Amino acid sequence: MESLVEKALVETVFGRLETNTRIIPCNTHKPPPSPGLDCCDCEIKDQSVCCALDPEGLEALERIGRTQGYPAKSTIFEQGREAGFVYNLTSGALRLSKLLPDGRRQVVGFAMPGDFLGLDFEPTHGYTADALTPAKLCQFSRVGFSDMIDGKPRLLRRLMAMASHELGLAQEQMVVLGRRTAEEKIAAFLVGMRKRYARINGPSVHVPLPMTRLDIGDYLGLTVETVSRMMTRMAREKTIVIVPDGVRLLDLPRLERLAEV
Amino acid sequence: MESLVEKALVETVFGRLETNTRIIPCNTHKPPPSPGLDCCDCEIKDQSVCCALDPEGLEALERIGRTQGYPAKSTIFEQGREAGFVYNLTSGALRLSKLLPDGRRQVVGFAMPGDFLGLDFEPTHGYTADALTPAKLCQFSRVGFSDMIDGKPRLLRRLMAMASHELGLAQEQMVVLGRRTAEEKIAAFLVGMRKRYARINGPSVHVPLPMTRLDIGDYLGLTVETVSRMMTRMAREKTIVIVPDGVRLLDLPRLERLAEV
DNA sequence: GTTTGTCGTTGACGAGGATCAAAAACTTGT
DNA sequence: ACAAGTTTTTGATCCTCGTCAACGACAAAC
Repeated sequence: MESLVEKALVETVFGRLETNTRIIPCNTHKPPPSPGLDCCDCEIKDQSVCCALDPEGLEALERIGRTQGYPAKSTIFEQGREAGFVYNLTSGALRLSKLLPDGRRQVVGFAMPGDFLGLDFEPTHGYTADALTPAKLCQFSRVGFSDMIDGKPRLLRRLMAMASHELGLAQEQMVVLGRRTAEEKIAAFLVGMRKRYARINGPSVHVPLPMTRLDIGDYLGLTVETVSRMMTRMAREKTIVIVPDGVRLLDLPRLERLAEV
Repeated sequence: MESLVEKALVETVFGRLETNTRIIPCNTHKPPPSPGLDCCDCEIKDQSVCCALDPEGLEALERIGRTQGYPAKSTIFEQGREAGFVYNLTSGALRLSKLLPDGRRQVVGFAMPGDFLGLDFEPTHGYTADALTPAKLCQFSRVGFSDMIDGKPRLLRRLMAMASHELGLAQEQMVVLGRRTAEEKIAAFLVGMRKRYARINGPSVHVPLPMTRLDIGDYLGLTVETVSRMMTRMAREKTIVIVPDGVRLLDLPRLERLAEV
């Protein structure tokens, strides 16, 4: 019954979309920590690393990994701590952030179902990962996963492609952080989030925002107040509508013009 | 004799360091385009992708690549154009930048000897690469290189490690762009440049800056004027000394405190 | 030498976003 | 339903950094 609560919460965050019921974690009914995996039934196996594997590969993966559920606001791992595992997010949303000694924070990204954590094969984590919603992750020991890579060149190429893609996104974000106004930053963020949900749920003007205004500010190099003001202004100008769990993009062309490459 | 001129310019940029003569391109005396490579003689073979290859691998690499010289201010490739090649920088320095439609620019990085360009295996280039100094690059056709990767898993792992490293740096830069003051940005930049030169020439308080103030501003999300003012102020406060081709870091501890993670 | 162009520096001024403060709206637990 | 905590919004004020303008230093071209 705990899983029912979680499912409800997940639906609150991702829900009200065309096909929200698609977002269902792998082993819904097993209590965490649930041993082993069931990759074949995984909802997002076609979108994540796993799609680079043949059936035997999937079996091998199942053997070295396990599914783990995390409640909202819990921490999956912390910046600076030893990185013993790599993860594959199957449901929910995460905040990835770096903290400065004086408390300033930079959110370096938000993870969505299908995203892989730990592409940086460094001994310690470069950022902290927190669950914004109840989340499910497939967890693999770093060494086991590393060994497996050696026997599966396709998997490595897939990881390489994902890392390259991430790098490209990071460079895009540099442009946003370095050379865009507050209004453009918000526009770029909303358009970007829409695009990410489109990959999972199909395109929609309804964009759920599981993170707080503070998180958005820390992602865009702005304060909460500026984020709030800009979004209120956009709502006043009928560019967006603010709804309980996110926004609806009314004037998408205008937003895309603002966010333009 | 053209190569002598180039060597002189290279020395101006990297020079006056402990062991500047180490920075000598592969095929110094052959006029560009020089056919083939001479990887075994390459100055930076231990720092770049190539170090993942055995002697036969190096030979294979030599066959599919060629060295190419570029004068200062020339463009190696342009954002948006088809990416037919990948490159390995063997000498000189490059500016990697993204241009917005309205002329605003974000420099996403500076390439130094040993750096690999084209880790993003996308069909078009995500940024423009310009030579800040006369530069030499090993150039490989994308398809040839891709084919070669399939036979050399160690090479792929090496590339993966480099991509991961780049991703980490990009995330660091996000913190700098999003959450740091002008003064801290300059400090982080100078300390970072020093660190990169240290890998090539060994540690030194003398940090050559082959890029203009405008380039630095576009890298840090600042204007030329702010960069100039901050550097002048740091010089007035005896934190740095501005020299013709760069800076000397007088109060490194102070700079590192400002740039602190 | 003069010219021309690029680059760096400096000053005056203004605007965009940060900061401070407080209220309103929403959650969560009891 | 009520209380406590969190998140969002709004207003007033401040300040860092961007903008505009001008000048000096330097290098290359003639």
